[in-house]
Amino acid sequence: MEDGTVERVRPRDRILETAQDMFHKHGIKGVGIDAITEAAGTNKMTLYRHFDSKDDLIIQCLRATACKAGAIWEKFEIQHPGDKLAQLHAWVRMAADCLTADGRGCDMANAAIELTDADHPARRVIKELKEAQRDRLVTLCRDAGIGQAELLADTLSLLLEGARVSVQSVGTEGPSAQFVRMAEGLIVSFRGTAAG
Amino acid sequence: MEDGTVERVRPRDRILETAQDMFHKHGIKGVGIDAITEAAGTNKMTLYRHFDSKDDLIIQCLRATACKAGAIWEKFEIQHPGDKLAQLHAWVRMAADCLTADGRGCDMANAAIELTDADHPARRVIKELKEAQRDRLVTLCRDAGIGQAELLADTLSLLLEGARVSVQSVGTEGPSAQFVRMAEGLIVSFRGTAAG
DNA sequence: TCGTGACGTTACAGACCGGTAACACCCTAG
DNA sequence: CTAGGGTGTTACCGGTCTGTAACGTCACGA
Repeated sequence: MEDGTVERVRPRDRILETAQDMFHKHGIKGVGIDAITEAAGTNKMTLYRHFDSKDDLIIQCLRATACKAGAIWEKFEIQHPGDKLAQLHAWVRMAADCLTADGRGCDMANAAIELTDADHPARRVIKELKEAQRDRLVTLCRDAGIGQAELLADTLSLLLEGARVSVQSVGTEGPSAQFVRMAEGLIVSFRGTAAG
Repeated sequence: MEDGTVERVRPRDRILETAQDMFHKHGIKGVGIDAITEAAGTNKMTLYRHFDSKDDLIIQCLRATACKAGAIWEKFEIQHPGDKLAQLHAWVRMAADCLTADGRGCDMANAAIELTDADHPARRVIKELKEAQRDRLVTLCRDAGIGQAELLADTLSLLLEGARVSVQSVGTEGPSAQFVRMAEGLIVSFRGTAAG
């Protein structure tokens, strides 16, 4: 009877989940520790027993969010096993869904903009996670038989990044509305010049 | 003798200039009124005699920055009078210079990310100014004889927007390093399908 | 039963924030 | 000379922020 019982979610996990959500919605500097603990149904002391500081909490949130995003890639492989080109198109569809789902962009990009101090500890993590994302997209493009895989991956990355920012400036009816057409057009264009 | 004399820069203009610079460098929420007034060589009371609130100051800063950016377009027309295609390439070069110049992106996009409240008065202004920028680029593309002018303009917009964000996440050596190649390739590609 | 560790509560420190009141100053126009 | 507007100075208000101290409480395991 040790497992399968109630086993409520531990305060640390509730804090992490709540903080991710609130940082995402209201920005890092727009959310205070008190608001997070209250929304998580706990208190400030418990938070500071699990996280060294707000900066530490920010970093753990970014890592957790990136981990969730990483799970999506496994879903692509499951949905289209072996078919890398189909996975690339699935990536485009997923990206488009992200654009219309909520008006807030990428947590890491948003954090990079908010945390202007070049020495902020979260900046290392942001760069590291963003580079990992880029590597994954480059690998997918290469495995899909794209000739200039790096260039296509970088172009798609910038398009998505820009679209997620554009949504926050002018809404979903702005330039980002054409994201799928742009991305699909690029893939077609790059496949035309593919070597394999 | 009423003009041509010394006529020091008025406090209001010094505040506006200083606030633009500090908001750009440290973000809106990262700069307080006291810091601005001190850097501008004045004081808080004078600031509040010229601006209703910090939000008002933010809006005036965004308008002033957009006004400066608008002056660049006139420079394009002067440098390449009548040659719209050359002006479009000049736009690409200008954009690339912005990327490498300073690691902080577009003030309006950054503000949109920082000011998460949907009702914030600055959001109206951001949207309005961003749409004006878009219209100008669309017009330039159309006048340059591009067939799908809107699509090219939107694609270039998203690419630049994304590049300016990417610089803040992973630096100038990341995906944004390929911006010029992407943009030029797109222009060539769209000219291939042009009607005129 | 006892003790240990995780968690909750209250209070507080120290700093910063946006914004205002009251008053002194100085330049200039009339 | 004088009046007035723009400016500077000081002090202050109420609120919020991160982070800490001290103390209770409760469950669980030996």
